[in-house]
Amino acid sequence: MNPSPRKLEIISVASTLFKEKGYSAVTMRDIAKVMGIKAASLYNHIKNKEEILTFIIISLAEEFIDGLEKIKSGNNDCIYKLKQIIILHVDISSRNTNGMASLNNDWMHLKDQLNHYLALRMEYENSFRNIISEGILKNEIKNINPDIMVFSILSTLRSLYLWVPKKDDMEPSLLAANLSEVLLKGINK
Amino acid sequence: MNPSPRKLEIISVASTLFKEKGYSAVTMRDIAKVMGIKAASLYNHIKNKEEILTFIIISLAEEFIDGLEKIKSGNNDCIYKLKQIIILHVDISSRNTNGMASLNNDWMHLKDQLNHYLALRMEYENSFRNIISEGILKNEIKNINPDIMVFSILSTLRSLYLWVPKKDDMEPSLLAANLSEVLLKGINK
DNA sequence: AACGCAAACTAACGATTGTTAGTTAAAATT
DNA sequence: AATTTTAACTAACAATCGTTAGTTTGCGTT
Repeated sequence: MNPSPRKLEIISVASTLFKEKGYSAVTMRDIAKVMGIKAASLYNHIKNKEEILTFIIISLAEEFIDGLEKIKSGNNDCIYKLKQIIILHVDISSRNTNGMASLNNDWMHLKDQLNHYLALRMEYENSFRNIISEGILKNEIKNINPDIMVFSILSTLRSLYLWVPKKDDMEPSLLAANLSEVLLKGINK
Repeated sequence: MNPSPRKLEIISVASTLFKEKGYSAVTMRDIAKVMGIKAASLYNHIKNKEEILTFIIISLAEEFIDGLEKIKSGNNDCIYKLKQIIILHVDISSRNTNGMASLNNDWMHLKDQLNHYLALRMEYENSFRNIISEGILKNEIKNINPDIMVFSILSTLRSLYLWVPKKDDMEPSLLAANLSEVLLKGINK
């Protein structure tokens, strides 16, 4: 039973508002007004407000997990894998600039699925760190604290949703290429 | 007329809660409960909820502006200036991990001071970009789209508040040094 | 001892919140 | 044509929101 088109429409509208003001500051009446209907009518399509947030966050989180799984399974060197991760983030973030705001900022308002989300996030970060650590062992990556490298790269990638809409003239592939250069080789000449 | 100790206490408690759940999800009763008093009593010390948020955000924003101003005025090369900016962020973020959450995520809930905040942010980002652009001209920095470099570095620095508390065993100066290495010269060996 | 004040309190306000119940009108299915 | 389903509606609910008014308490100063 996948979501009806109307339900997806509500989720899309909600995502936009959640990005603007955050989940807690957006009311069901706000969402309804943009949809052109009354707040009570939303409940013909969704269970409650929380379900909207859960759908946005969990589906994105799973998309990241699936993408990273494919990258890990490929038999490539670590630098190549990191470039693929960058492409993954640019791709998902470009297609979901609104939803990414909730994933980054509103996950703590999950209830039923909070632990599931936290588990997925930990799994993702661990896999990321493993790729870095393997790169250090194989002498592809500098021998610096891997946590700092994970944090640094991931912080940039997680902020893409804020930045992509301001540069919508830029090809995702070009953005990913430039980001790879900056993140992997630095800016110093 | 600077804030009384009790007022600063309220602001500190509020910052902690704002980081956990975001400004909109925190009620005056939440703040009061942690303070061990009733919500109405808060109003002996503060004008309203908005004033708390405004204080947190504007004082931090001005601290960044002041810090950057000093860095700009120094007669140093661009790479050195960037290293100083990294130190500035590590320093402020380490001393204000809670407040930085509001600065990053709750600025849109400002009212009176929203335009002031936006002006400060634009000023900061422009100065940052100018340093990068000057570095490109002087051949100290690679000739890549400066916006991408600003975005990449600033995203990492803006996320420090999330990461510093998890690594409170690490000296700020060591963290800044490692970050400089990663952000300026990359991770690729 | 009397006073002034800071900082807490109780009680309540109007507004807004997410949500439910019951109804209606149109569209889809039989 | 009759019936079921979908998706909107109005009305209202209990709960909670930020905030105000008026009161009480205890401490420092006169």
